[in-house]
Amino acid sequence: MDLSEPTRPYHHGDLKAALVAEAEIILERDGIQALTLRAAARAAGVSHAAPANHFGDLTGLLSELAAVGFRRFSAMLEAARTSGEARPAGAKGMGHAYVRFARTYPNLFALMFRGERLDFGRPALREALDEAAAMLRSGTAAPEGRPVPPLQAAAQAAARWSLVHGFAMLLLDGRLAGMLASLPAGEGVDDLLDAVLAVTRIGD
Amino acid sequence: MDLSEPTRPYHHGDLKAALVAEAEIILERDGIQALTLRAAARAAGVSHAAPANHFGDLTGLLSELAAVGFRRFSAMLEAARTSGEARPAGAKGMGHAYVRFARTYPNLFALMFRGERLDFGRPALREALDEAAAMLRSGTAAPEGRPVPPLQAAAQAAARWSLVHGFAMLLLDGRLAGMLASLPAGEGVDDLLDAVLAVTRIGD
DNA sequence: GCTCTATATTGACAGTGACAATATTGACGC
DNA sequence: GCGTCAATATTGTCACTGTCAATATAGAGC
Repeated sequence: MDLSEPTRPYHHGDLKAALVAEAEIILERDGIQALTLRAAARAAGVSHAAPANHFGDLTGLLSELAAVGFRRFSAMLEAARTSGEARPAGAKGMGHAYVRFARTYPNLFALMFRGERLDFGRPALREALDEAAAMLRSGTAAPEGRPVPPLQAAAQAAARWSLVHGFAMLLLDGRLAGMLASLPAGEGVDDLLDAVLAVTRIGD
Repeated sequence: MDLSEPTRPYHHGDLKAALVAEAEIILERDGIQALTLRAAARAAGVSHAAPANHFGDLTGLLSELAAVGFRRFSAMLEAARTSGEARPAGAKGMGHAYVRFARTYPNLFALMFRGERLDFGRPALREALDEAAAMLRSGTAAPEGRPVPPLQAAAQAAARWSLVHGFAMLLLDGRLAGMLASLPAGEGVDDLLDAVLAVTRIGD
């Protein structure tokens, strides 16, 4: 009789996807410093060197994970842009979606915008990034009819992106905690963001 | 005769400052991942465990280095706020100083705003941070006379900080490269930032 | 069924943070 | 001058990591 564990097959079957999935769990639960090739391998139940076959090195794994993040990011922005039911549509709705993504997946968001650990040469990441960039552009498109000088158009787009991105980054890093505490009772992050978008005329 | 190197004293004398100085060199030259306790010790010519006496762990060293960064940051912002010679003073000048600091010390700036690696319980870091926060507040103070609702005041401050911080972050990560390339010949980062501050009425 | 190749394992190596044990030195009281 | 103590630095060690080489296994196509 065989008392040993039911032997898992030598080949996993879909190890790449499994590793990326485990990597995201580790990332959000334990932080970026705990996301190692060996930790992902352990979580997936394979040997420590198995991930190298699919990602090469740690940068490869992080890049694939970032690609997953950018695809999800695009989907959330797209949903915000088209359906303006609960939230206002357009640039304002996308701003809220941007910050909501960052708050929902804080560590993933940080990884996505930490270029030093990513390899943009990877096709999966490049494609996901291009898709997200197109999505962002669609939210900052210049209104038709009136031609706008290139500098003004670029400034409008850069301002919207910078404002929302900076808000998300400062919020995640706890830098806005004091400001939020000084708000009237009942007012929270969403209200502050609303007001921020209003004073900078981002919704126009 | 003694052919050996002139023996360095057993005690360094000012190892803490030397380690922080070497750490900054390593950080800006080789990146954050190359900044290790042992690398700093090697650069300072001491044993691998010597830094522990002054910083405890790696987080301690990074926090002290971040504190140095915040003090320098405050000084640059202060200079921009008071002397509006080459650059406009006030919020607009401070915005430019903010981005200039980030471009001058990109890796240090990234470290300063990566809270996960820092220990804000360290007095040096906390004090430097408080000083920088006060400096930033001075640039976003509400105009006197007319009382402003708390949400609007907070939004004004958060908007200015978010805008400039996001611009710096996206710029350092190369995310604005495409936008900058699309600018008319002769226009650069400073011009784009000027236009960004203008369209959001930050200079008001 | 045979071969080729993708996939996974084992084993090794250098580098790292952290800790314990030890050595050296300077400060301070006498 | 001298003795004691605390601060500072060294050596040695451990577990963990990324990466590589060598090897084992199994699936795909013929």
